[in-house]
Amino acid sequence: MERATGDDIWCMAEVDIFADLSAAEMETIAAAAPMKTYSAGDLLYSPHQPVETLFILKKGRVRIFRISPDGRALTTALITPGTIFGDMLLLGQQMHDNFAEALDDVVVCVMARADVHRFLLSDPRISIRISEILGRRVAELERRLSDTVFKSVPQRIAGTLCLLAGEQQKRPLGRGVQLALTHEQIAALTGTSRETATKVLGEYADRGLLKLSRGKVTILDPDTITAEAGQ
Amino acid sequence: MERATGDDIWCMAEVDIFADLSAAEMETIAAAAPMKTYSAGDLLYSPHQPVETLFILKKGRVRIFRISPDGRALTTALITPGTIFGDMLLLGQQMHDNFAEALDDVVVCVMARADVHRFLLSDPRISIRISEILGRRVAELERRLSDTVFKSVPQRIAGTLCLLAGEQQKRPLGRGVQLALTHEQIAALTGTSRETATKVLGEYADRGLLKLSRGKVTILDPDTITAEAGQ
DNA sequence: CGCGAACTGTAAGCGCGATCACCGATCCAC
DNA sequence: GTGGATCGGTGATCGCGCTTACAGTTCGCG
Repeated sequence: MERATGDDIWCMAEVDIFADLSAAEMETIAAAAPMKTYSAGDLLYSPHQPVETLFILKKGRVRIFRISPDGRALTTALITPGTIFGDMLLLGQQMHDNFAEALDDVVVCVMARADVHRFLLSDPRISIRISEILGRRVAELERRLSDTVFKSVPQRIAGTLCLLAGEQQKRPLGRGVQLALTHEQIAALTGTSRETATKVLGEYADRGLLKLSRGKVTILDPDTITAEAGQ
Repeated sequence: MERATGDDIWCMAEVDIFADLSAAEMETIAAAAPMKTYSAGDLLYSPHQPVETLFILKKGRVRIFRISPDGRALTTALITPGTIFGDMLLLGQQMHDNFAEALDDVVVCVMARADVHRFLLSDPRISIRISEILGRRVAELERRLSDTVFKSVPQRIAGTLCLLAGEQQKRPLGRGVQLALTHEQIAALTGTSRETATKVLGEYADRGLLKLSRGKVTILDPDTITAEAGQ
């Protein structure tokens, strides 16, 4: 029992939106958010199976993506542990065009819509942090939108690699950061085709900026890659 | 004095984020948000002159946009009366890459950062609505991002015209809606060049879907235009 | 260990839309 | 009403990146 409670609080304490809460408060919320696991490749939700719940990612990675009429995919977000996500119809709108897929084996906490309102939105300390998260997401999407309009594919790929590397291992961005992504996933993140992604990555690798291996990209020369992204 | 107070409340009552408040509460907030006017073409803020304030648009239109290194512009949002906007560093992040420009002569209420925290973020009734607004903005940006990746320029232009027409005159979307936009502004909204925007609009006009005149686009056949947008 | 699936690499072709270079039309200010 | 500025229209050129079509490679799994 105490083990279980401890685990739940571990779940909560890692999540920055609960940073202002006391241990007792976290326990109350944790009790309303049971854990659930998914295997790599599983869909957590889709336009056809929408969910009325909020997820808190504990372990693994999740990607949020959309599908074009002709079947191409665009990844709009990569969720990392400690982050909340969900269909967001809890925030008033239905963004049912989104799929959520587990990239790795994944552990999440699940909170029902009613509890989201009771525990999260009614508490100013938490709702202000939700606003912060949404604000960050707005800023990121604005950047990606202008990048897709303004920049070339090589620039976008370089920029995306820098961004992901930077948030993977906080701070300066050293050499040798490994990103566990296939060319296909990079293509879906940058809004290009798998073939061009392969070509561009190959050119960067030839120049010694990257090392490529199956399903992994290692950044060898962060500075040049950053410069390559253009601003 | 009473006139002035009445005007201020008029300002507030039109804004949906204050819908839950009493008249007295609105007055308190209104007192902290003096009015300010700008002429068409004026910049309300820019990356070089950032502001630490929140704007509430009372009258006119404002566009939020970004500039590419080589001078092209991309409009990321068109603000209409009753909507809040701002540099959003009040929400924890700096999205200083944005310009805000008055499209028409504009009247806004301006609220300082400290008052934003005191009056808005600390009140659950308001902060939940701010979350809603940000959530809607996230959904809109996700749609625009996937549209730029998936759709052709003609489809994006058709979609943008439908969207703007729909939110201009709420509900069904009748025929004969007029949009006060130049080809250049439409190009900046859809992430294309002015020349191609002109060509595409001309083709739609030839087919009898639109009527064009200087600085205005009139939608003649909403159904076909909507279909043209693809989904 | 051998098969199939997923991932990676390569190359030719071509179409969309950016870019460049204009000119006419409309509007506004003086 | 005249000059300047903004807006609208049009064509030629050209290159990026999508598409199509394979072939080789690494991995997981039975």
